Amino acid sequence: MNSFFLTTPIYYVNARPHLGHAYSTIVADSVVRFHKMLGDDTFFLTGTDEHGDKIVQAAEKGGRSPQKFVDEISARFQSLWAQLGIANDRFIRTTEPGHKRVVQTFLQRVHDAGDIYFGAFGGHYCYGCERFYTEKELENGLCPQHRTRPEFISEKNYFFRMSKYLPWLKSYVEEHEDFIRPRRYRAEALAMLEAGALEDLCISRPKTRLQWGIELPFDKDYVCYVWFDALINYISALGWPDDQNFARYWPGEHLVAKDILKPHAVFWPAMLKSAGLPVYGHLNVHGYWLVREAKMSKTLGNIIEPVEMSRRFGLSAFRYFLLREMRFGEDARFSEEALVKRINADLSNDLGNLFSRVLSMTAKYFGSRVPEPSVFLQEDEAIAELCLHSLQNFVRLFGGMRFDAALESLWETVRALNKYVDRQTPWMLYKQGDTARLATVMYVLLTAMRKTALCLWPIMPDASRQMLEQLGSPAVGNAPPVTALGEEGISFDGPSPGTIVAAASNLFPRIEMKKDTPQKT
RNA sequence: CGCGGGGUGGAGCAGUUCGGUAGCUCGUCGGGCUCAUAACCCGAAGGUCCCAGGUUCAAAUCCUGGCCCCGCAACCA
Repeated sequence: MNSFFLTTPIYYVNARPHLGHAYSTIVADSVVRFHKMLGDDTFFLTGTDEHGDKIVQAAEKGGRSPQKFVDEISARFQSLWAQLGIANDRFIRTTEPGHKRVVQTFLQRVHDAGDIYFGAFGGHYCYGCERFYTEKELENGLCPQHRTRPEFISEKNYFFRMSKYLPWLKSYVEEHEDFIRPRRYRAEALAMLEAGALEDLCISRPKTRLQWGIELPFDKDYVCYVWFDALINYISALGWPDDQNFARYWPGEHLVAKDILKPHAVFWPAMLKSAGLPVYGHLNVHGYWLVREAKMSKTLGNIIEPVEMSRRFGLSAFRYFLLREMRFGEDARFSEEALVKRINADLSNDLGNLFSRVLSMTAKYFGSRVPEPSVFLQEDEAIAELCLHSLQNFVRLFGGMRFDAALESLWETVRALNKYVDRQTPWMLYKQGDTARLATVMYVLLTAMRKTALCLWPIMPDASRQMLEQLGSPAVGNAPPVTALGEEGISFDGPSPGTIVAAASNLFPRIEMKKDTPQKT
């Protein structure tokens, strides 16, 4: 049995969750579910990143203690995932005592390896922003935010000897084609390493400036830099170094958005190497959802609330849209109009209507029992072959993070089934009393529909379960409906004749678009 | 010359690795069917594949130059 460990980023809790967080987590959930259907031993991790300057600031703004503040926001994330059908195995918070201990163990190990040194660091510090700026970032020597002159502060800090591992990392990335994927981000990462301009990483903050962090094990006057702390969650959640889960699931894969490529593609592998641990298997990087041609931002007022979307349009439909519409890795545009279009075209018209028409015919012609098929004609063989072929493609593409193409492949079958119905004209066969032929046609349809419903479970667990139930093979609880999806693409085996199926179906009701206000004449 | 990505019928995209009839979804128009969620099926119109050169029997695809758009630029998750 293969093990499969996947993580989302741990989300920084300085603000409420939005569509971007939802996308990352829904993709991860779907991928893990997919691996469950392949029979893998899976572990799915998500959580929240709760240390650092910004948290303290945000907490103060809300008139709360940092701890109270992070408790609130973290809880908000956890409740969001429950509402979006996310089945994570573990939710980690970087403020957990267990995580803190692991970070300290890790730091000590890197320190013992001689990869941490104490050095001076100077920079332009803006008190308004509470951060350092580099020469380049300043505009005419002024803070770009506050238009004030920053103060040059020099302080002593601890540095991680990251530069030592960069040549190794560069050749590792070069030798492992899909270590970072899709390709464009691999190129981006190589460019970062190419430059040779990456310096050692400052991993400490003096407590005089910041207390909200994990204390360095070798100097209690400093806390750990948030990224160094945060990245370690991926192994602290597995109980490294002692817990058997680490041996069982590491190395795993990470899923992140393109904005945090550098920490994951550069810092983290270097950290792992320094600590003497194997690097992760893959870094999967996705793009942004743009809303009205722009990045989501509070100032633009174009934040999309995932819960509202799933409540209005249905969780399954919402999840389907996110995976189908975005080409993994690229940016995509989000709009309600596009969402409604997808729901109506793909889910209502193609898939939902297929279920509706086939089940109602099965009710009318065979009393809602799966009929015993007769001889397959050439057109039946053709559709069976197409179905198996598209299922195989689905598995291949989905496994390679090509969700849009995987679903498109599946829809080739869905559309072909609608054509098949029109071409075979079951209603004519019924009138002509050709029961044997009619039975075969309906059997072919029900079989192909079941295969399709199975494939959809990772993306739309609820809808998939509903479809399977209507087809007379209800799934048990939250378990995947099959655990050997690959084998489903080998033979065109259907439900046993006699199985009772639903008499009607209305899986995805059409959504009527609001018409523009009609012009009064 | 900081780095990376992109510019394909009205809209959104695939195709570019390894040149060879320009494909898909939506939209529009015409037709068909009646099992179905005003759905489904068939057909049609619509493209200088950013521009200019070059290589080639042949270029959306390779090469050179240019224009435009987007993201990232080093203690910002």
